[in-house]
Amino acid sequence: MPSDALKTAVPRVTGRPVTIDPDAVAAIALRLFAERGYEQTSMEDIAREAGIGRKSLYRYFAGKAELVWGGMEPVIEVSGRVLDSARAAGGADGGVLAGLREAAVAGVAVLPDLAVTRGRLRLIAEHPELASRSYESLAPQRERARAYLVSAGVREDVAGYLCAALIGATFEAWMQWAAGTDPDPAPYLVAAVGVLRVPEP
Amino acid sequence: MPSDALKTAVPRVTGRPVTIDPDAVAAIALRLFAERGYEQTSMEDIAREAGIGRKSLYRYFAGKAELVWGGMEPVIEVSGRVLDSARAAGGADGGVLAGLREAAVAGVAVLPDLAVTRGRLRLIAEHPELASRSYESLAPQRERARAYLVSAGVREDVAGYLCAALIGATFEAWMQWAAGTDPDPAPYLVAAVGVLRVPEP
DNA sequence: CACTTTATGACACGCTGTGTCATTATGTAA
DNA sequence: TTACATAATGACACAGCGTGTCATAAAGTG
Repeated sequence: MPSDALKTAVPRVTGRPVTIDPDAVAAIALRLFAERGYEQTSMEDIAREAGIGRKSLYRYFAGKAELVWGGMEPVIEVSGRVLDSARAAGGADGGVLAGLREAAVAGVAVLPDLAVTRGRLRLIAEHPELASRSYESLAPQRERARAYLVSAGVREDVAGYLCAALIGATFEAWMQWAAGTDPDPAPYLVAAVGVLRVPEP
Repeated sequence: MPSDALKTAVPRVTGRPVTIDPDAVAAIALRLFAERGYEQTSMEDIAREAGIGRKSLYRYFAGKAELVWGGMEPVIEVSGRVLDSARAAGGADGGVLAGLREAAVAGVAVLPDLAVTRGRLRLIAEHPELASRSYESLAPQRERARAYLVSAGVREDVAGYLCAALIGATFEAWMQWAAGTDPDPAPYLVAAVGVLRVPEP
């Protein structure tokens, strides 16, 4: 059963209650990654340190990368919801790019601890295997942005290019923020969206 | 020893000559992937079908994904060289975006067989594991584009956003071309670069 | 007390990617 | 012919990932 199904599950009234806290497990994993390195830390190491079984670990995380990328999911989720509501509202003020910019920045607010996020992103930056996963992890955002743009009248192929460029640029923005010490990622994201334009039809 | 070292090696005058043709091996791998599926084809299957040892296979290809992505290397290489020479020439006519556009299109010319490339890209599109690798595989192009932009006077952070967006958009262009039946990828690449802009400083 | 669900533990499996090692094949140059 | 250098094989081993099954225990509900 994927972790999504667990997270979005209706609160049960029957059965043994959940005892494993995925966030706590992920935090332990991040600590081990920082201490011993990502490749040098096996899934069994993490399970042992978290005091759970290896199978239980795979129950909440589809793979090793999920332990790192999972923490970014709220950002992606919120950012996507902003796009959806903007689509429902029938376009944003200041053009479609303003809508994309607003959505990208909106994701920042849901992060409980920016320091942890910075560590997460630095880990991603250091490991090509993790950085590559941005294409998969950000796929939902890409699709929602595409739907938003198409509904706003942007030609379909152009919408595809714009979304791909958007994802690439915003990911780079997060990377640049993580590499430095600035507290607020928002200016980076705004600047990233600034390299986009909607060509004349 | 990485395959790069083998490919760029000076022609030897001594020792046993090379008998394995990497291109032929990759072609066999692509055929097997098409027949049985990517995941369902093991490295041992490929080695057996190619009539070579598994170790020899790893000698020429760092991993399974390399068998698919390897064929795109000439495109990336040529595209990067165009950027380097444009940088040496001190900027291109029509602004930096024209330089990026020209470099992206230049890569198309070196492809010996567009039909094979289309098959390759479709395989990549179907498998997230392969599509994700675009971030790694196109990294050299990203870095060369960054150097080109910075030398052209673009602010460094903006250059980063532009390059990330460029890579994302051009990859999407290749994907869209591969999904259809148009013979020429160039218009797709031109349109992809069209969503970029260099913001005013 | 049933019933439901979580979690464990053990065991097995195929595959990737890495490594070592001895051995054979095939060329060039002295 | 001989010496040398390199390519390639085959065998064997290994850690790790991710998947799967199965029986069992724990901890709550009605």
